Amino acid sequence: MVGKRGASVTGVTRVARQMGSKSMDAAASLPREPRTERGRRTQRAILDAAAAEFGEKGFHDSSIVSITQRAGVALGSFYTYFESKEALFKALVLDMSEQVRQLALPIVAEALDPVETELSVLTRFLEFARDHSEIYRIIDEAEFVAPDAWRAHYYGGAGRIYARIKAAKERGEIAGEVDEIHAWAIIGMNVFLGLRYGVLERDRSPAEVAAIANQLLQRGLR
Amino acid sequence: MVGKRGASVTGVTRVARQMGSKSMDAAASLPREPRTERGRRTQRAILDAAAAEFGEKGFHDSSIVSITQRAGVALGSFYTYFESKEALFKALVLDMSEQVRQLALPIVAEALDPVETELSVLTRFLEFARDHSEIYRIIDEAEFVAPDAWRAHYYGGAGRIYARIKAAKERGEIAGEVDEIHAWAIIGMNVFLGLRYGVLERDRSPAEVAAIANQLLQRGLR
Amino acid sequence: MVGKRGASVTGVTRVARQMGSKSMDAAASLPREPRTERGRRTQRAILDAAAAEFGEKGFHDSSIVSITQRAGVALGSFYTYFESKEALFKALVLDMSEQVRQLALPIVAEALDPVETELSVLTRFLEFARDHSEIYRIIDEAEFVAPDAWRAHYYGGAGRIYARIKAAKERGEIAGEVDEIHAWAIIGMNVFLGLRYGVLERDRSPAEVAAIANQLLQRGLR
Amino acid sequence: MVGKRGASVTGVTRVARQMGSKSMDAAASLPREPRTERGRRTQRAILDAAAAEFGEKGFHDSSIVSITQRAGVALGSFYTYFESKEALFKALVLDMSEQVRQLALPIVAEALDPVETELSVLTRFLEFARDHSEIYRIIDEAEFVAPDAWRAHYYGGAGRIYARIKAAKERGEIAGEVDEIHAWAIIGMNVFLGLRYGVLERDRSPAEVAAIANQLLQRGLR
DNA sequence: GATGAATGAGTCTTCATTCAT
DNA sequence: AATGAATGAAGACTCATTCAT
Repeated sequence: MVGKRGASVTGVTRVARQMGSKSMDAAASLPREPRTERGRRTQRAILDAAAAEFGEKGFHDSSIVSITQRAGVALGSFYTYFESKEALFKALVLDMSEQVRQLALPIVAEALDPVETELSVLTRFLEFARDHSEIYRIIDEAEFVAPDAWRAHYYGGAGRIYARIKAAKERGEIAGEVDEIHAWAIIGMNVFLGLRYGVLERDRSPAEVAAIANQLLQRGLR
Repeated sequence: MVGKRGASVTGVTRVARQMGSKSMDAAASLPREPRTERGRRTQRAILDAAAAEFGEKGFHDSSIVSITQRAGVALGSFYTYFESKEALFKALVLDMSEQVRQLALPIVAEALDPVETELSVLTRFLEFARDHSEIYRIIDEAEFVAPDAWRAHYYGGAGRIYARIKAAKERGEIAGEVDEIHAWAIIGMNVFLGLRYGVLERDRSPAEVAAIANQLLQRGLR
Repeated sequence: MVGKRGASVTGVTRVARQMGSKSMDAAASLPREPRTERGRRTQRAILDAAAAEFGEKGFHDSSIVSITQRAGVALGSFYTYFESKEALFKALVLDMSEQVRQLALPIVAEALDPVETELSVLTRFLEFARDHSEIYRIIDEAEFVAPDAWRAHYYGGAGRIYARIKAAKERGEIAGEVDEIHAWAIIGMNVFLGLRYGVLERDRSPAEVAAIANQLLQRGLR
Repeated sequence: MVGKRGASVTGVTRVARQMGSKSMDAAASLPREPRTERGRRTQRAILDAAAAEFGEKGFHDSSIVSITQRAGVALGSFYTYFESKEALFKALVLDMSEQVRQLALPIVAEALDPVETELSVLTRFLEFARDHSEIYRIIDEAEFVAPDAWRAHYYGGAGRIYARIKAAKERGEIAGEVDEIHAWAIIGMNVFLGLRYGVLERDRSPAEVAAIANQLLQRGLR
């Protein structure tokens, strides 16, 4: 799945390089840009294998040997492209965080009513969670393994939700007040619904889950 | 903080023994009952040290040596009271899960309006999160280290919320439909608010956060 | 040979602790004091095995596994008593440096004529080099592996020689001027003679080598 | 500095090839003769980079990648010109040993009084040590990394000193007996003075150091 | 000749767990 | 019960060397 969007890690690299002056560490932990096509394939294979391995076993029970075996490359090749196990994990989190961010873009572009927008975003997100449960595990575990990347992911997500509802408020589409706190409430809701109905048990469809949960945004419990 | 309620682990032990037949693992991982007063103090010291250590460093970066040093006991004593590092962690999670459960009890007993109830529960929970951030880290990390205990914690929490709102619905205090999905939405909201405003940054008071977030349950975004 | 003077590493430890405030590093790299008799034996066995191993293969070709195997202890035991391979090496150098220092003490105490003194010291030193050639290799390699310890060793040695000849000069036993440079010349002489005639080839007896070399101190080449 | 005498490695190669039958190792470790001008420049760049790297970090902390990066050539190019890391080091030692040997030639040609000769040689050597301290490190470390080359260097050096003083003795310029042991004493003196006053601290001028040290050859301590 | 990706043996180091005292 | 020494499996990481392009 990571492999499907071959350019993404490179993309992340580019983005990170632009903000590279902020911290040596961050810059140092970026994946090393392959210089040949073969190199690109190897790096890709490692990333895909790592996503699967981390998703299944978690960070600490995953091992570099095992990842490289999965990827069908030599152990040493890992270090041609990544500084360390942590750096790989972080690269993966940044990559996945970006994927999650992409989910909402087309929906937001449709410029619906704010409650409708959040409904669609949630639906899309639940589908994604169901199809990419390993991503869940990885981003969640980042809280402990790559706290910076984890914070960036959630602060970013909450920030975007907040921006959306604030804009709606300004357009007069929301009557009550609007606060960052609402955004964190919504992201928490989404994350737990994704976890429960997308990852742990899939006993309800994404559409149904989203519709029922969305009632809270529509009219509260009342 | 664990230490303050000296009986809790023992309590948990008792509870768990009752359901002990379910799994060898569960039974095997229970803390070993101390037989003397001195033993009780040692076990307590280890539990407290472990809560601090796990809270600070996370499961994998915590070590048994370091925990026993913090506790001021010999390394070998650890295995007198716990089967393994995992068993200790699990005992801690069960213990903490129980503490969190206790938070809501007095509030629920007051039998308020359902939205009011959730408001109070959330306020209480945010206060707790602010004062016991290490518990957050431990319960969260349990998703990867002690998945059973983690599931038990959240299924339990969502289940209790669901029970509350279902009862309110039956009492006619809620107009719309009521679903387990709502319960998971609410717990997710609570957890993320606790994390954001209790653990990561404490820039808003528990009461304020709870009040603003509760607007969603009261009337949605509208 | 290290083992013969069972107390020496402990002795070094004690000495180093007294100057311990100078550098965290130095303090951190000290051998960990064993708390039981068994521990003392284990540490001793490791030190002896290490002296042999380093002496034979040099620092980089020696491995911790191999040292612990030689010592008949488990790999992990190494880290109970030493911080790292480097720390072990350094401990050994300090230990040996001390041994070398001890060589001269009884001779100096005899208070002979200065040239006689240096003759005796050299003789004694050559005997020692012949019997402990591994010490040579270790101290010499310290120039690259533990430069601090190495410098301390040679500055100390040269300093003591200088002190001896200066005192002799003050007693009127030396006519010409006396300089630190003379001390470094003498120590260099001794070291190379030890290496050539004690370690590399033993085709001349210590007494003979010392006697002939000492002619230089007695009357120069003339 | 190595680069300044571009022909030297090639020169060494020639010399070594003549005695090549002695050992497969020696023959095998010779630098591979470049066939084009471009190749010559590449080999030169590697040698210069290696001298700097080995001088700074020592043999084991130097790496081929790093050396080739310094040299501005590709990693693979290294193996076009050298058999192995050890072979490169050895080539360097032979090269430097030859440089050191060259130092004395013009002085010896002047045919002075023997003590005068050694004074001049030492002065020249101290100047050289001060200006080429990395050479010191490399030759010294050869004791452990390329023992053959190291022995050749010092046996050669001692042999030449011995030849000089023996000849002087035969010319009647030295009264006392003359022995190989004297030669080793002198070379040890020189080496340690070079290390102390040329490499470690440069607090005395080469001329002063040589003059004071030379008193020993002139009249001993007396 | 030059390049740099790929390889994998080799090492240090950590740490949960056991057990003799 | 308490102690802490001993154990060794496991895993991250390095780097000299090879080889296809």
